[in-house]
Amino acid sequence: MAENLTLEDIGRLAGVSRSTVSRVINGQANVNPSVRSRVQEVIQRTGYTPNVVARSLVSGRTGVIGLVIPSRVHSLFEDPYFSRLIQGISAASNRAGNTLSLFLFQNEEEESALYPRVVTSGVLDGLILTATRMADPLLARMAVGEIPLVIVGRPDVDGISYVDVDNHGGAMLAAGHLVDLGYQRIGIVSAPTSTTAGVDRLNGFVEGLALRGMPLHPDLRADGDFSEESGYQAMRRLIPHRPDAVFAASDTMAVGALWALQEAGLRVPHDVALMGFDGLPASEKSNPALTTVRQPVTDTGARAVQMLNDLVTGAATSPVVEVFPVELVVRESCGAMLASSRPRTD
Amino acid sequence: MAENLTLEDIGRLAGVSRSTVSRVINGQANVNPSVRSRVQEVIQRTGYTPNVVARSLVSGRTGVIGLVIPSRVHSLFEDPYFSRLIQGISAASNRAGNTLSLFLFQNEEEESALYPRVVTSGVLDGLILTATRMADPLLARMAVGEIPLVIVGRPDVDGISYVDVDNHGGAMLAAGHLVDLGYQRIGIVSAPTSTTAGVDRLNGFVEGLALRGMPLHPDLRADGDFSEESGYQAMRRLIPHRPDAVFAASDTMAVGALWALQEAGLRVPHDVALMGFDGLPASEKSNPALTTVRQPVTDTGARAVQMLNDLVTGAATSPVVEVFPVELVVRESCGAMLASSRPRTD
DNA sequence: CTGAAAGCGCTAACAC
DNA sequence: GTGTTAGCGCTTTCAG
Repeated sequence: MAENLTLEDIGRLAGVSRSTVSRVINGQANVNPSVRSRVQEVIQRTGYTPNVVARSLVSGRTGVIGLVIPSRVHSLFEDPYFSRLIQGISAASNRAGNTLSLFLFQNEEEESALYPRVVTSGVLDGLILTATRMADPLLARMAVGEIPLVIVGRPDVDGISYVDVDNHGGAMLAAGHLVDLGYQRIGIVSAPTSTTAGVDRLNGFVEGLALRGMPLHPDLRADGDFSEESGYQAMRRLIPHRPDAVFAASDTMAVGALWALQEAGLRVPHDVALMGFDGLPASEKSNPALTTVRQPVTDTGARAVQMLNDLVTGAATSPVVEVFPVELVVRESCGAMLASSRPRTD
Repeated sequence: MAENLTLEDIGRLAGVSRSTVSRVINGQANVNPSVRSRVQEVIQRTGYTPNVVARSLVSGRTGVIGLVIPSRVHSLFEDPYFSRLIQGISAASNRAGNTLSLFLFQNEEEESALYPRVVTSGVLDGLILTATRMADPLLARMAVGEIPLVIVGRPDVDGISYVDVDNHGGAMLAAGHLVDLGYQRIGIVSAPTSTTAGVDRLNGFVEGLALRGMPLHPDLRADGDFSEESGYQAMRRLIPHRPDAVFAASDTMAVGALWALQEAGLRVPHDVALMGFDGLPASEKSNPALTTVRQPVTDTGARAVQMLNDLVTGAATSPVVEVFPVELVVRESCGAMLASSRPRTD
């Protein structure tokens, strides 16, 4: 189990040169079978593992990809969405043979102090950036760098590779579902318009409503920040305006909104219908179970890793974009399961 | 902003040798001030950053530390506790100039396939392991390796460095609080005894009760697995036995337990008192706000990073241990704020 | 104070 | 098929 063995050591032990050992390790063709197996035996016996650092120095690649989550998103990081995204990215990264480094920047200073070091140090083959803000300063900086970059979530500038889900279409779906169910006073707890996801979900929802001749009344829009607490507060602001259905732009906010409704003695879906977005486990376990729009979080993360590796190897070139479809998940919170009778028309 | 510059390039630009440039970069003494500033100017102007990989090859250190979270803890990962721990470790790691790599193992196969590569590849200076299980196979493997290792949470074997919080003492505090408040039928929603934290909190609680001549009745113990759902289920099992106070071994489980209580029409703290453990934000925002035992999650993570770096540099040697104190946080859920009258004696 | 030279462990021509 | 050689970009003796 001793470490610190080198190619040279293995060579000596197997009676061959270091090049031959290198060849068998890298599975190259031109090696005599008997020599190959002898070398493999020694490697096996000694537990030798190639020194990745030395290998990187010559190959110019490290196999390390960075996941950066910029500052001011700490409430976001507490959103289970992020846990799942990180899990998805981690799993894909493991599968692809990458090592994942995590860069959580707590504030602007840390961001500007650390970022250059991170990107120019040569340790990273590429970067995945998530939770981008509109006009993200980090993104501006990154775009000029020569390190391969993939964004999770649509960035607000062109020419960058990204993977996203169809937020716009999903929100339209939500609007359509609520209108089809006969609701009249439909509101939204929106996500911050400082994020593209927030913008896309809001616009999609408005468009979905408009398509059915039902403009969104300004009183029936309250903005949240993706946190449960903000969903609660936003719903409290909405309640006085007597919505009969509300679309929350994230499941986490929907859960907060549900509290507010319950606190006000309003039953879901009987008095007010409620929808979420994300399809997180929490939406299923809430009471009543939330109707929501499910997005493939894990797939998104996996695709980002794959896309990045393609960029790194040159299998793909600069801006490649993929948008995953989303899916309406009808559960109890909108009354779709109830008889066709509408609970309340106000 | 061009990259790929080498020490040699900078040397040429500044009219000195690469050794001299290396000296100024590493802040060594023997450099003529004028030469030093000339070199610094060139570095500034070109935006040169040393190639970390090359540097690592000679120094034998990479500055990368790994955080490994073993398999079967996915529900755990959804616990906000983990998000906070990761944030704490990340922040400390940034501060210390380390790069943090994340290893989330999804299952045993991934664990055994990836782990050897991770630890012997030479990329990691050291490892932080968290969410260890009793008789953790990963830990057994790690102990034999020569890579510096720090555990977050008490391991069930000796001779390993770790940082923990006083789970035992905290649970005793909880028991004492409940007894002092006059409760008679005190129960526990425990954490899995396959974890040392679960064991320590359970034992501490039992001991705290026993100390006051009040053994824990077997009917009043239900086991959870740290998830909200499990807290809910455990409490449902407890309710028929009519506890008048329940200590949940984590805030997340306490929130689940709260649902079960509410669903059963029991008021907290009027009908049943409820306590948590962790001091997560969720405990404060629940209704009623949870009395809990706060542990310094961020400090724990920071100390783990520092301890690991000490081990790596040799500033400390093998088993160093630190246990942080915890603190009782009295809020509304146990009725401590109410008049001295006891709500119900059954 | 500064430069030349060796070498970290590996890969990749290039010979034989 | 296999060994020899030359680096990858850096740090570090060792001379001067």
